[in-house]
This record gives sequence, C-alpha cells and structure tokens, in this order.
Amino acid sequence: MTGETTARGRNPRGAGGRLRDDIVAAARDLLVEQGHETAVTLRGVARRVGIAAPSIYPHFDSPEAIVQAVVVETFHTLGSYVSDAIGRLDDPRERLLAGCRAYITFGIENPNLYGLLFSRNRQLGGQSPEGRPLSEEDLRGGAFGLLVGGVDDCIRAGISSATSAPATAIDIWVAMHGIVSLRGAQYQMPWPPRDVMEPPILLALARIQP
Amino acid sequence: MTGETTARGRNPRGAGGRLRDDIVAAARDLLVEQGHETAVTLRGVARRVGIAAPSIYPHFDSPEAIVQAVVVETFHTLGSYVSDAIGRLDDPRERLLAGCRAYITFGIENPNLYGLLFSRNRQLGGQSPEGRPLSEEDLRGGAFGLLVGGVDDCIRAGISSATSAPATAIDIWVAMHGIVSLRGAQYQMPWPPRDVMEPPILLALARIQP
DNA sequence: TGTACATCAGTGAACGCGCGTTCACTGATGTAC
DNA sequence: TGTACATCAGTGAACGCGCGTTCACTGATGTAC
Repeated sequence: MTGETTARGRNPRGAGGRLRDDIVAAARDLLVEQGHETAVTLRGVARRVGIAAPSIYPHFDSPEAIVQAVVVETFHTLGSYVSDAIGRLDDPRERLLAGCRAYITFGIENPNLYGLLFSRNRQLGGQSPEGRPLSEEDLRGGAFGLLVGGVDDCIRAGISSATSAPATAIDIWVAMHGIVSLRGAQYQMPWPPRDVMEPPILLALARIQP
Repeated sequence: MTGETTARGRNPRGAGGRLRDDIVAAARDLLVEQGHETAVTLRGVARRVGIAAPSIYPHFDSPEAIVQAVVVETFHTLGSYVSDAIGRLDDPRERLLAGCRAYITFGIENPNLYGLLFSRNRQLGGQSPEGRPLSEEDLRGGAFGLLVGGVDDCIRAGISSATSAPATAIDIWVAMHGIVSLRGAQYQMPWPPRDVMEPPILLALARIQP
C-alpha cells in the first residue's frame, strides 16, 4: 500500500498486466484517503499511477470496474486477516472471539475500504452497472464462512446453546457491522473500550455463558 | 414527499422562505432516489425545483449545506417516528421493543436517508466543510435519548439485569444499526423474518430474560 | 546474420458534458411622502 | 390619491474546471524469413 506517484518506465513486453495491478493499487489508495467511491475517477487514477488517462482502457472498461477490483481484493484481504487471527488457536470460544475481534479491527483500521464492501448498491450480484457480480463463494468462503464455522464449533463443543449456526452467525455479524460502522462514523460518542464492550455482546449473541 | 417537477410561480413577498423548503424537499427526493450524497448537485436541485441555479444561493451557500438541512430534518423525522411508536404503551419491555422495532423499520423503509444520517464524515460536529455541526442535543433528544430512557425504565422495573443504561443502549444501537445497514445493502442474504430475528437480539443485549 | 514486419504498451490532443460560481439584470410589490 | 423609490425574489448568460471518451499516433521489442 505505497500509493506515491512515482516515475515509471514502460513495462516490458508481456508484463502489461503490471499496469493493471498499479491501477488497482492507486484506486485503493484513493479510496483509503478520500473514502468516497466517487474519488475513483479515471483521470484521477491515471494521475496517481503516472500514466495517460486512456491507458486505463485496455485494463478496465470504466472507473466502476476498477472499484469492483478493489472490492474483490479487499474481501480477500479481510478473509485472510480473520483467518490468520484464528489460525493458531484451539479453543472454540477463543477462536470465535479472536476471529470477531480481527474482523472488527480490520473494519476500524480500514474504515473506508470496509465501508466500500458493504455499501448500498454494491451487494453481491447486485446493482453495479459494469462490475461482474461477486459470487456467494466470495462471501461464503471468506470471513462470513469462517464465522459460521466458528459458531458451529462452539455449538458442537457444547458451550453455545444456539440452535442454528448460520442464524447465530448473522446475529453476530450485524452486531460487528454496527460496531465497525458506528465507531468509524460517530467518533464523538463516548465509546467504551473495545475489550469492555465487545466480548459481552459477542458472547450474548453467540449464546455462550460468560 | 412529492418530488415532481412542477411549474411554480414567484413567491409573494415575505414568503421567500418557501423556496428554501422546496429546495430541501427536492434534495431529499434526490437522495431517496439516487442514494448517493453526490446526487445532490446545485444544478440538479434547481432543475428539480424548477428554478434557475443561482436562485439557490440566497438560501444555501453550497450543495453540502442543502444536504445538511436534509440530515437535520431526517433526524427529527426519525425521532418522531420512534416517539410515536412508544407513545401509547405502558409496559417498559413492550416500549423498548416497540421503539427499537420502529427505529429499524424507519431505517429499512428509508435506507438512503438512514444511510445519510450515519455515513462517515457526516458525524455530529465533524468534518462537513460548511454545514453547522449537529449538537449533541440533536441526538440525545432524539432517538438515542429515547433508547437510553427505554433501557433505564427496564432496569428500574427490575426486568433488565443491565448495570448501565447508556452502555446498554450503545450495545442495542450498534445491533440495530447493523441490522438496518446490512438488510438494506445485502438483500441477497437469507435473512430470517424480522419478528424472528430481532427480539432475541434486542432482549439478549438489553439483558432481559425472554 | 540481417531485416522487414507485427505487436505490445502505451501517448497527446481534442470533443462534449455537467458542474459550481459570478455578474448584471428584471419585474412585481410594498412603502414613504 | 398619486408617484417615486426600495426591496424582494428571482433570471439568463457566461466563465473555467474536471470528467469520460475518441482518435490517430509512437516507439520499443520480439519474430519470421
């Protein structure tokens, strides 16, 4: 995530794909800094990368397609982030809490990218005019899939009294999403420290006795 | 909330303020339809109202100021909506559930306006370049204040084991916000019916035994 | 080994559009005398 | 009761800007013969 405008030479033959990566990285940087989807303009991205505006067309049909590429990348990043956090833990309760904590941390540390993932009119398979729809796989195989698995492990271990892992995962997900969104947007609220606020919410919704 | 472009005559003397209301209504309509804050352009609003673009300046310094007026209006609408829902109920548990249900209903039925209220860079007192900051009063006296009161009533009635009404209200608020945001954005998810999903979440977070 | 050619990875100028903003103005209506 | 004037509630034309998109082009590099 460098994001500086650097002098760049022409790519060697066969490495035209490098420019594609540079374009996505520049768009990501613009989104991180500006926050708004409208910050990603074709000319703005080109300036950032250090190329002429029309040079983007061989790689992306529209600015929206560039944003979509950032969305796909960010879903993968978020999934890896959560996956890494629970990777070396055994206890199902600890795994669940650690995964949720990682999810929320990612959202708080990357509020603009996180907001992009779940903004209206950007849903899985939905409205976006050009971008290819995200498959259910993109979500199921990602952070949400890990959450369902984490809840299921707690149910099987007998520490959660929940009856449906997917329904319980949805409960937890909406709470995590609310925490991320509102902490990011309403930073003037007297928020309790995360370690005080989050575990009771998560355990209550996971139907785990504290 | 009419929103049609109508022929309009000049306002009589002393009624210049009417145009202000028309401008805010047009901006609200654009936000409802388009969803994005960038849909509110000075020229677009003027077209919608049926006036020349410069005629907006005596009433608003910038498009952002128009959006801010919609935000203020919407906060009041949301507060009234919740207030009406709990108005004729006595039982504290019923009042809390009814108020929460109304909040979520407002959000689901007005997803774009709701999203505007809590979008990043639009927080109480924050970043917006021109708009006057929302006072704490705007929130405290509104829906969030009612929520704190509702939780407090349940604690005093002995049906909630929560120890802090404000902290518990925050827990409930983030969950409601998550429900509204994600139901609006991710309509492909297999959402349970609201009556099945919401009360258990709200009661669990309110620390009320079911 | 040379050389003509194709391809790749872009460039630079130009276009039309909607935008925010400015400026001088217009014409109805109330008010002072 | 008339009339000059101030004010209110706007208008219309023009500007410069950044945008997406198009078009013909350029120059390095690999490849066929």
